[in-house]
Amino acid sequence: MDVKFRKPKPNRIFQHVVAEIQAAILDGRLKPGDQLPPEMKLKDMFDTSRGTIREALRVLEQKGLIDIRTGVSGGAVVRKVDTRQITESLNLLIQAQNVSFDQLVEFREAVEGIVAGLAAERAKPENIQHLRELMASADRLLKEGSGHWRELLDIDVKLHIAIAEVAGNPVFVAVLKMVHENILDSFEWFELENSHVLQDSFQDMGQLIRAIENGQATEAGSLARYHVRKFHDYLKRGFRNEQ
Amino acid sequence: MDVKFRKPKPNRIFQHVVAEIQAAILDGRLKPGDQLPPEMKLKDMFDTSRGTIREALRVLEQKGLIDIRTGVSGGAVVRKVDTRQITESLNLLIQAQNVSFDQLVEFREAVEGIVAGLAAERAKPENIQHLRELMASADRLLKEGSGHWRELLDIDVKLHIAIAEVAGNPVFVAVLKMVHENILDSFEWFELENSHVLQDSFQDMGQLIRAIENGQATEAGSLARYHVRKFHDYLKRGFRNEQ
DNA sequence: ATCTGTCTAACTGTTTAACTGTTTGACCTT
DNA sequence: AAGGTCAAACAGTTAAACAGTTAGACAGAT
Repeated sequence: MDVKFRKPKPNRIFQHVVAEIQAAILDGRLKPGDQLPPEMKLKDMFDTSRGTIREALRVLEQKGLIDIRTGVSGGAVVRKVDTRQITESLNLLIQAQNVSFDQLVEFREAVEGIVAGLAAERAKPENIQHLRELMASADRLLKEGSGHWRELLDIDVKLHIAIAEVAGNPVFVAVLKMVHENILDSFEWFELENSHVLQDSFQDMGQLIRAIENGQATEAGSLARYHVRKFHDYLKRGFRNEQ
Repeated sequence: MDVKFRKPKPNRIFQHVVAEIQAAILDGRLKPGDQLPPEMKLKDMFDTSRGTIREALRVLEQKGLIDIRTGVSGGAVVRKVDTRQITESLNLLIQAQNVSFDQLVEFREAVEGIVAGLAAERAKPENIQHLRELMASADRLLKEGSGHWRELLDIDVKLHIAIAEVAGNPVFVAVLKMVHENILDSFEWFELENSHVLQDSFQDMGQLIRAIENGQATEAGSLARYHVRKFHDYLKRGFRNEQ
């Protein structure tokens, strides 16, 4: 017998509302920035209750398809689909699976190596310009001393993500954002104060950006991996350890 | 002035309910299979309205953290977090055309290359045994002709995931599942019938497994990348094209 | 003319109570 | 033991009301 029986479909009106609105967004009828009608209007359009509409909007919001605002001119606005949901759902998966820090670092090292190589192949002058601007910010803060470790950390992350964006593949960007969020959340970073590690780290980044600028893909990959490994060795040993 | 002002926090009770339940799941207080209290109980526990609880449950469901059932013994049950949400998130990006198929393949190629290299470094005899068993299944089906393309596709994916599991890093496993599930969903595969492509593909896999078994990390990485690229070239040109 | 303060209105966020639909399991019959 | 019926425990939906948020209009002060 070759007949397949299908699981009965769930009988939930709000899912139908989700599907309709999602389809309108994905097939281009609704574009980023477009405002959906207010809840009370949607309830009439779908001939359902306001509560059901609200539930559907919650799901669409969690899918990253809309933003919801309160107040005048409020309501649901269509969002440009971006990598945020991948990063969030990967984060949940990583947290639920108790992925070890070493495993995360291994993944990071591999991916940053690839991304740096691609960035070296694809960088345009305006990309390099942006990277240099971030580096210049970091240099200014470094000159003021390591009291600015919090901002310097932010810039470090911004640099890594910017390099991933130069590589031009959103999937790499999404996974690296996940990695960085997990790493940032995993440590108390105050020990960076009074430590040479950030100086050291930005020196590495400087070399990496030069390699990218010079189109040296293999060199950039190596430098990126070296940088990641070194930084995480510091994390393990503590920032105060001097050679 | 060194004072930083923070963006006001959204004032939504349901998000607080989401956060509390999510935290209980992620820190292990709630385990897969555990039943949450009924809505009416949760409303008392959180001292909020039933509607607000429902909205929170919608969000948790969309995050893949719970399943909700109707009827006696119904209610929200904690789910084992799996790759379903990351797959869906990536799928939305693809449908919104913010990730191209080429970008997905580029990501896949890079990651499969890394994973194959790690697997070659880490394979144990029982791992190789498992890979060989999957290959033996494929060989049997190949001998029966290409009418079994559906099962053969499944085995191909299983092989790739098994190699990732030999590499032993759950992050790589997760992202590869995400990729494979989207690739599987992106095509009508029936053209594989009457095509040599699967035979060809499993021949590549055989070589890859040998390289892994022999601990040849660089070779395994190259073979994996070559295999991915070749397969996707077939996808682009159509499976019937003969050289 | 520009800025500040106040108020209104347009929306979302939440609450409550009621009804409807789904499903499991207890119990009875064959 | 198997099948049917029914009740109860739940989720799904609805409607109406009130509370909170926010943009913009308007008036007054500088």
